[in-house]
Amino acid sequence: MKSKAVIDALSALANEHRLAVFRLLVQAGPEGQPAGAIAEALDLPASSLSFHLAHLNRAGLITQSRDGRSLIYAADFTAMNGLVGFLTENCCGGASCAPAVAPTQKKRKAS
Amino acid sequence: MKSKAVIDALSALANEHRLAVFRLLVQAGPEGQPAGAIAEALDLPASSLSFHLAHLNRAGLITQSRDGRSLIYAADFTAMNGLVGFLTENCCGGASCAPAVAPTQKKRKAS
DNA sequence: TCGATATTTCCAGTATCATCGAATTATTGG
DNA sequence: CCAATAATTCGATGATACTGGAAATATCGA
Repeated sequence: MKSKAVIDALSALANEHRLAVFRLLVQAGPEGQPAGAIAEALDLPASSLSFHLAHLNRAGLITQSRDGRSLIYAADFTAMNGLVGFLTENCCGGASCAPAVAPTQKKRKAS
Repeated sequence: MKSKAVIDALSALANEHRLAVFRLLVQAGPEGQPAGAIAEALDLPASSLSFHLAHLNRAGLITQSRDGRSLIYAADFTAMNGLVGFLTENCCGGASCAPAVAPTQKKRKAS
């Protein structure tokens, strides 16, 4: 996962409403939820929700598909996997966030 | 980790420069780096960097300590651990981002 | 085709974020 | 105490994000 994609994903999740939407979709599983149900569950005006859904979609965190009049949104678990993977590898010093104590030897910047 | 803290951490990392700073500090390990070294490594004006460091610090992702004239910043691995933990548990459907397929039964919101 | 439903796009107003030079604060050595 | 060094805070400016009602678009059922 590229740095730019990571930043897009992070900023997409870095919002109260979008984080709530995403969590809801994760709980909903691969089947997803129509926009209307999300709006009702989170008590958000349709236009505001649409803005947030578009944001999450642009960031690649959710997918959109149509079912009749409804647009179904679902969490993209692969993308989320990529994000968590990046954070673990690049921001936790590898492993599972182990403090990276006693590094075998200080990593020296090449030249 | 509370939702508010998660959002603070996510929005702190959702910026090109701050993500670079954080990664640098992760690589630097628990000993951290003085602000000046970071500014030089990332080629950022001192005042801009200071703004970003304050942001990361407010979010709890880095710690600050003084060593003479220098202010040493270091990644807070515990906080990062908490963030990744939250994302894994709440945004990946538990496990390690398994698609959470075939949920035993739909979780119903308690009244 | 028409009316109802589901959702998005448009738009304007407000708010928050990012930038960076200049001024300020903290610390050290002499 | 003073000059030098390290870093922060201030302040003004420009950019970007969020909000939500009204209008537009897509789809369905009859």
